[in-house]
Amino acid sequence: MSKLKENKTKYVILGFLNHEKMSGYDIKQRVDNSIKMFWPVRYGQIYPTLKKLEQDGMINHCKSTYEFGPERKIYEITKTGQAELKKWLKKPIIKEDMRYEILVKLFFTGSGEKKDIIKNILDFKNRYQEQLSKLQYLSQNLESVLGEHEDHQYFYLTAQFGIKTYHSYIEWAEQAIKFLEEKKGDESNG
Amino acid sequence: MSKLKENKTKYVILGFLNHEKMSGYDIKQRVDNSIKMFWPVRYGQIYPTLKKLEQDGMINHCKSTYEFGPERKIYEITKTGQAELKKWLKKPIIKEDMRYEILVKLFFTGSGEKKDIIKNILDFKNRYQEQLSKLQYLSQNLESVLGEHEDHQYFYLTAQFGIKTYHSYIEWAEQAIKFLEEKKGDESNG
DNA sequence: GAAAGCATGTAAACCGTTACATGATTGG
DNA sequence: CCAATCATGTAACGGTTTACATGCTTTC
Repeated sequence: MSKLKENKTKYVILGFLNHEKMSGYDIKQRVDNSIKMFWPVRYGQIYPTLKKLEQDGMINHCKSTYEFGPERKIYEITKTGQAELKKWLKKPIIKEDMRYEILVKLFFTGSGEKKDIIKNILDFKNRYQEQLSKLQYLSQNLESVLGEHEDHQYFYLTAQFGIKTYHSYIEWAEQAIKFLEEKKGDESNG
Repeated sequence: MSKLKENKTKYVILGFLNHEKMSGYDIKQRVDNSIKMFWPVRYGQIYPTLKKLEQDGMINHCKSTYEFGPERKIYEITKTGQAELKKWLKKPIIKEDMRYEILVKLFFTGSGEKKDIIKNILDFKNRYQEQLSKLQYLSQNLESVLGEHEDHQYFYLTAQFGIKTYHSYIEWAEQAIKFLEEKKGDESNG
């Protein structure tokens, strides 16, 4: 009778609200400035989840007291919500589910054309080179404030994860392209 | 008016059927022995997708002619299906969507306990060390048959991707644990 | 003859995306 | 005043997972 699929995005919301109360719009901004790369969240998910979290007594809301700007609902985490967040943080992760479309295409390239996968791998490499630059910049900034707050350590480590894996993506892409181009003449249909 | 979400698993099915005709059960076995790590597929997805692909004229089926064993439906790809597969292989990939639950937990560990995330990172590392061994074994086998068939090159490159990224996962995990344990005494609540 | 596995499939639930919709506010 | 942005939300859809269901076959 366990849940069919666990909503993990709700913990993202609880996580941000545990730091300070804010609106759904604010949460979206925070996500985009931090965990977006490994956990994107959209409005279409945030607002319904906020609604459900409130029904479940995890959060409460009140009207914004700001004089200016459109009205906002400011959400606040409850004791129940905090307990739920902490319970989740304690729980072991069974498995990550990763899906790499590029690898599926590569796997089936025998049914297609070599030049197309080379192009796709090149795009892949460029995409992650861009992401890597951003992460390296972020990482440097975090490094200089590491001692200021415990949280910075955790943010820093997530950035390190990205840097390391993106490096290996790029390295793989370069080697794969080289490998494919070397072998290009080997087939009759080259 | 474009599709809300593209079904990519159908290309997995078309991809396998383009090599040879087989049953839904066979496809599941193939997936588990090859692309499972970067594109898992379950029966609950295979059978309905086969049904839909047949309705769309991408594949046909006939009864198995084997004398023994339960009856099977043997599916065969059509010209339309082949064209569809090739069209997809030509198409550029816009973005991968990756979700790392472990990074979300790490990011919010300030609301939890350091020992819990360390445990989770350790599990993460062990998981990928196991996967890495399997991949290295597979990679060696593929290396020895690289010249035999063009396809082996592509399978080989997908394995290389796994080896590289899993290596970086493991390296990151080790460094992260070390980093967290070094800083353990820094906080008052250590 | 019972248990394990082969082989097929359906139904329900849920997550997440996309598109759509609204209205207020700020800046030019 | 018009456009952009702030801020909130809903509806529809589709992908995927899980659980359930069936019946046959092989093995012990």
